[in-house]
Amino acid sequence: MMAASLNSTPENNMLKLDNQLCFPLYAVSRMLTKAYQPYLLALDLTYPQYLVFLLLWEQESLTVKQIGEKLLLDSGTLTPLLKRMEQKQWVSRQRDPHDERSVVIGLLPAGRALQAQACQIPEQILTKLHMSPTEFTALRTQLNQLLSQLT
Amino acid sequence: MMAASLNSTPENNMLKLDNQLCFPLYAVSRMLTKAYQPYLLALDLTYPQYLVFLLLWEQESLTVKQIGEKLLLDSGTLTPLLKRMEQKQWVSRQRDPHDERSVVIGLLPAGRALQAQACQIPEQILTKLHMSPTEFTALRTQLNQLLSQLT
DNA sequence: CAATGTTTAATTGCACACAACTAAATTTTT
DNA sequence: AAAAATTTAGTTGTGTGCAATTAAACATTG
Repeated sequence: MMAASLNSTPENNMLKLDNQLCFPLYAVSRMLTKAYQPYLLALDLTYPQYLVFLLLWEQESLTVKQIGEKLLLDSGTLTPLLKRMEQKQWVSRQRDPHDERSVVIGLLPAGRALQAQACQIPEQILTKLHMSPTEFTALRTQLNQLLSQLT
Repeated sequence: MMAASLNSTPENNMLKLDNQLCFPLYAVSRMLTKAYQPYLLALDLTYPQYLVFLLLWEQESLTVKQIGEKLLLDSGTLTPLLKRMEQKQWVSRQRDPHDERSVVIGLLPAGRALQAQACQIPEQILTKLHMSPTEFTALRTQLNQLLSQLT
């Protein structure tokens, strides 16, 4: 009886903002990006550019395609973003001689130098979140599971 | 000894993409928006426009400021978005006679009619997530807590 | 090896996000 | 009430995101 009434009216609870999962995800994502802002601004970085650096600091050289696969971004987003990073002399962009279709993004000295300044950012963000390491890991795990469902 | 070494090297684990909370949040948020895409496209809606409707379907009339407070968006985002929704005859935009600074957004019949078509979207998304109601609620609660920390 | 199909970036166009600024209306203070 | 401060949208400019298209390079197939 009650189960049937869950969707019996157009104005059912499912459409209330407070009952959505999508909204807090959307909002937390943007607010967390904003929390990074002051630290990234000091390095003249945007948030997606910071994510590209997280990859390049682990592996100095990646193709646009590899970056796109890891960050789930396509060339329409990455090409202009990487061109801006190239203008700032942070990365190099050159065709792979073995496969001219690919563009290899390489970390330049100025880009490598940013790592030393960025390495304290995660801890400072973590402080803002007021989360225990347990909560942090649990939430990350849940989100990663959800991510694998959605990709 | 070990504790000190956690940050002793620039190439520490904190800067690895896999250890970040920010990336899965950012990625899940975008992928979830993409999951809504086919349903929203059928209604000629974008995702943020859908969020505005979630509010207006609960309360037929809201000022730009009230919408901004609930969705955590400013007028730079909302003004053009709401103008597009006005062009489609979904909402009205008019100055509040009692306070000419405010612009009241009102739900028009065409906008109200969309609710009937949208009311099945949440369930269909929920199916895609493969989450139990318990997991769903727990994640939503955690995200809402995080959101309150970040605002 | 020529034709076809696939892969990879780049380009184009649209819609957010958001910082910074402007301008009008309202409120508060003097 | 006049001046100053605040509130509220709108505007401008930059940087994503992403769908759709294009073009070049490579791979596959007959």
